Amino acid sequence: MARERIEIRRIEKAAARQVTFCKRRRGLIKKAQELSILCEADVGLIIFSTSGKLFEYASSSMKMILEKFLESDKQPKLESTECENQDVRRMNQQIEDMKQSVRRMHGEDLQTLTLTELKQLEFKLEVGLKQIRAEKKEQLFKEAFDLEEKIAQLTEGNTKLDVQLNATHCCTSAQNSNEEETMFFELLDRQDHPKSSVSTICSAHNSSEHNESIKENGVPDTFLHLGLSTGYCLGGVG
Amino acid sequence: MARERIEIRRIEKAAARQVTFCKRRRGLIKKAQELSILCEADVGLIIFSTSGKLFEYASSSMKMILEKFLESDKQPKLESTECENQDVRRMNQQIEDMKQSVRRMHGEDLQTLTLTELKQLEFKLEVGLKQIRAEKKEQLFKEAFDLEEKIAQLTEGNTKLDVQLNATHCCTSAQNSNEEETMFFELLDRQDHPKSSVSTICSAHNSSEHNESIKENGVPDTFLHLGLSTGYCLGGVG
DNA sequence: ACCTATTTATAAGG
DNA sequence: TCCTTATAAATAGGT
Repeated sequence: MARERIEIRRIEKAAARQVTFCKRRRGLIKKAQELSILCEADVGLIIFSTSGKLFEYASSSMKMILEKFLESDKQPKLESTECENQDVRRMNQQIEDMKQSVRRMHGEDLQTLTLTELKQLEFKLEVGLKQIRAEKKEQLFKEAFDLEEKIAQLTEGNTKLDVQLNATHCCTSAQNSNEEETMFFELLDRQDHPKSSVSTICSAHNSSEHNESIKENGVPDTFLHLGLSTGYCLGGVG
Repeated sequence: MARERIEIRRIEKAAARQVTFCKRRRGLIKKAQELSILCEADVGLIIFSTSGKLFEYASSSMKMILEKFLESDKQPKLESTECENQDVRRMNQQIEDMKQSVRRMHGEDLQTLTLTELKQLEFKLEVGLKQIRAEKKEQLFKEAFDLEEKIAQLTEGNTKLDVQLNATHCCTSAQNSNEEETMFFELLDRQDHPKSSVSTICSAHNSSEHNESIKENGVPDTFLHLGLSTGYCLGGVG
């Protein structure tokens, strides 16, 4: 809803993502509040930013809402023993799942996939590859363009110096002109090291070794169950 | 936002209130989902209508979100051994790194990569793709081979039955041949079922599929345990 | 449920 | 984060 339509997919630029998060979070909370007032609904909203920061809205009290929510869940559940370890277990599971995904993208561990799954995987990789090649091409063009620009610049400078030289020393000796040439080539030479100039544009953010196996966020359904069979006592009973 | 501006206060007419509830509830859930996707936030939304009907949305799983919520509510429980916290931090970092790797393999988030890194990534994907295609081909061949075998088997059986039929009843009825066909298709059918195993490669925002993962009261497959030291004590008082 | 005139939300850019 | 502004979206009232 703004200057430009955007696709609903992860915003890649961190700064823009943060700005949007802030704006939309407020919008969402406002709308949650309006809904609760207009329609007498009881609304609870919990938002965690990527960094883990919590934002919440509750039309009544979060405690009450969660109680109601949990009550509406009558499933008898086993008592959870170590809830903290469960966190760790869940994360480990997530990591293992991600590793498998990455292994598969690297062509390993494929035997257990069905044909359909293989096709999906193939398609995904094709899409990814296409994107990567496009980005590569773009970067190459950019680099070439920058280099050409710099050469043009240097050539122009050289010409100017030539003119100056000719004007002032007018055929004094041949040595100067040699020096000029040397300077020129030195400059060109320096240009040839892309790392020092052009690529500084690419931030140093790339450190992580995507070398390793990895897997995508799979949201395994495996974790904790936390259940409560009998009653829940939320807060303040005592 | 419409034909007429309205004040944000309880809508008196029950019918109108219900209609608005329905519309705005959907809008709210949609926006919650957009926020979670655009900004990688984890969002949980619980809505109770006046009549007590439950609607919910969760970008990951309500269970996970409520757990996190209750955790963060817990008092500074830091002394839970620095080691453990470091473990968790390290695991979280690992998970984030892996997510980025996977995103890149899917062609996103490429701007920060250097040309060299892009090339490496491209090569990796090419290798993976080659493996995947080989596996696909193998499976196809295997499947085709199995099918041919089964067809041969059935044909043979059919022939035998034909002979028997001709020998015993000599032109009595055609029913048997129909049964044969049925058998044949059943076998083919069975071939079509995928293995039901893993994949998970692309399931990050799975909930987006069912746009509204709403639960009609009383059947959440959730569970929660929420055990809590301070504020909330879940679990039977009695 | 659909329509559409209006009001809101918000993307982009300081 | 806040402000502005052009535009995309949501939606109130009606059908």
